[in-house]
Amino acid sequence: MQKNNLYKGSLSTIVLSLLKEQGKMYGYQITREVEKITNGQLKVTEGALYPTLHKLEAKGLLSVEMAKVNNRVRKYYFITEKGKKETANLLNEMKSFISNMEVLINPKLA
Amino acid sequence: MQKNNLYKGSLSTIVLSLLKEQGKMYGYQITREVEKITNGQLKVTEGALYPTLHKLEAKGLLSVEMAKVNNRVRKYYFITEKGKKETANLLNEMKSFISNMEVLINPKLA
DNA sequence: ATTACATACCTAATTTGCTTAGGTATTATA
DNA sequence: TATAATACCTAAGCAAATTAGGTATGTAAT
Repeated sequence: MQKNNLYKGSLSTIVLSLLKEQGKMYGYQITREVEKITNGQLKVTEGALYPTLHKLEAKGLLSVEMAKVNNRVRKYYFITEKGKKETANLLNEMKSFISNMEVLINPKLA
Repeated sequence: MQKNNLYKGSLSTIVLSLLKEQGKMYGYQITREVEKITNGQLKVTEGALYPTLHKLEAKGLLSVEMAKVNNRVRKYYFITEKGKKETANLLNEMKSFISNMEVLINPKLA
């Protein structure tokens, strides 16, 4: 996703969070959207993204809908009911991670 | 470090940040301190910590000082000059990661 | 007309950072 | 005298990336 390996472990959370906000998205669109939102700072590589989408689908957290646009296939992903619960859990874990990291790196907050 | 795999990739940053604040620390002390600072939410496992300390030392970012306290050996680690620069870089990357994650998961900030 | 880039999907080998599960040894506590 | 705490360590395995490919269509540039 970057040279920076802090993002390791965060991809599922990013994907589910985006889908929660946007309803449905296809893989390529996710890569563009993340880059846009982070002002080009974070680039989700396809080699990381597609296996993650497949894994989330296999776990029953995402469902797929095929679409043909301009003679090209798109696979739209959206969150299932089961996925909604897991998304909430992952977002809570992310918030907890962020606050823990903030006290760890900022002595004033300790 | 936890069931949560968001922490993957953050251990070097945590260690260097603590050493920057506290001057010198030994491994076991780092595990206690992290647990204390995060109110027991984050437990750094020794299987993760010691190899990381050795790696940071091998990279020249940390130096070691042996001490014998109560007939037990302690290895105090402290940041080298080279390590100070890398610590600053890693802390900047962490801050950037946090702000990127915040806009990604919080639609209001986008 | 052809090259190059953008769109849109994919996989497989390798690397990396951690977990899990051990190990040694001393001191303090129940 | 057994257990927990202190204090160090390693090695096998797992999981999530990276790296480096692949296929195919549409669009813009030379």
